[in-house]
Amino acid sequence: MDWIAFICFAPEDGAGPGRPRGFDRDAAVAAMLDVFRARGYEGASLAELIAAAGLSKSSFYCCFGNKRGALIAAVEAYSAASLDAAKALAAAAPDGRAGALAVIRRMARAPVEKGGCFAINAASEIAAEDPEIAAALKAHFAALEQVVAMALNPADPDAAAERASALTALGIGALTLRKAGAGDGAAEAALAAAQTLIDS
Amino acid sequence: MDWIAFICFAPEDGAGPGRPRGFDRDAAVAAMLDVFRARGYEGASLAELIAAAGLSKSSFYCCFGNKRGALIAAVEAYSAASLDAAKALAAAAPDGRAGALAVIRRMARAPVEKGGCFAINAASEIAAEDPEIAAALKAHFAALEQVVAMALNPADPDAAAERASALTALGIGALTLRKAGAGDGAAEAALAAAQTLIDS
DNA sequence: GTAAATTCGGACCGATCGGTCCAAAACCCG
DNA sequence: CGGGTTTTGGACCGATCGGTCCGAATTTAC
Repeated sequence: MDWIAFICFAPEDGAGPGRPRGFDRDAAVAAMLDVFRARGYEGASLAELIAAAGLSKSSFYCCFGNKRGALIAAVEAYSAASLDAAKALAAAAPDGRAGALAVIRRMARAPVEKGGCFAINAASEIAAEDPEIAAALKAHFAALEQVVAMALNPADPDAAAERASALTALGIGALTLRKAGAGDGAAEAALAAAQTLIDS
Repeated sequence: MDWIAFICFAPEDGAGPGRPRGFDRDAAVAAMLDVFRARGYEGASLAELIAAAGLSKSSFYCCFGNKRGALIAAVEAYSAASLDAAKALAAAAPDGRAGALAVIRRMARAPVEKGGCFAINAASEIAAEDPEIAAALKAHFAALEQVVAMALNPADPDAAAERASALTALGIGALTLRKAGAGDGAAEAALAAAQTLIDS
């Protein structure tokens, strides 16, 4: 099957002959990300995805190859946006400890009705069955821990790596408890514990 | 549709007229639980479920009504078994603090290749969209926190409720990080933090 | 204007989805 | 044995699944 090559073109966003695409790829990814986040990978149907993104089936397959391709694009977009937000949050805090707590708090308080944290959902649903997704998620959480560690100890972030891992785990757990329907008390208790760990 | 009532009978496991069922309901639920845990709710197909449970389609629908009914049975079975195991673990520990840590450690070290913790997976995938499942999971995690709190402070478990919530969140987060492919270091760091919180 | 290049809309595909239904099988009781 | 009662196997169902394909539309280059 070598003479049947890829037909669709998309890489260069600049000019060239041919009809220009009628949608913004980033916006489409963002819309599909919302669907994946709220309904899960298996739970999100092609029909939902392309309806939310506002593109036709042809454009979808031309741009992402298949459903999994769209998921990978969504994971990458989410990871980048989420890390940027975390860095901004840490930078805006009065000091490093407050910054670390703010990052964890934001994670723990992610809106449940929108699906919570997409990275957590993806890890829970598909990381065990898809090495490529798992690799992206592993990198995401490692980078997130790095942001926290850098906030805790800018001079020597490695020294704060363990605390950063624990804080990340606390944030993940707090959000999951909220998704499970536990009252906000459990999540707040986790955040209080995070403060304790930060001060230790 | 009132004259079309439920046809199948199943409640009484004792005797009575009619052909006896050729399978053990608890074993079937356990088998389907493994499928749900490893593949998720949407990802598990009827064919997989009944193949794993070794029952026919008729028996499945007779016994559980529909796919969601099987999921609910699986959640209940998992919750009961998991809580029993946690209580046994806490009781077998030399002291309460060690017992609490053992419970959290067991959660954090759940086998990823088998799907990790089914309660976490279910919370992540469907709790937000299914109030009945959410209620069961809420009760499950509340009971789990209760076990931990009781281990930490048998005389006044309510006084340890916040620490118990935080420890539970730590265990959930540690397992999720493992599912995301993070090295065991992150999970172990979370467990070390759990020890810190227990001693605080 | 025309040819080449690319995207878009939507019909179409086989497979699989969860679910229904019924006749045969297997049991209990008399 | 025979009538009543239940379960079981499997054929069958419409809907939906993810995915393919092609002609029309829209653009650039000449």
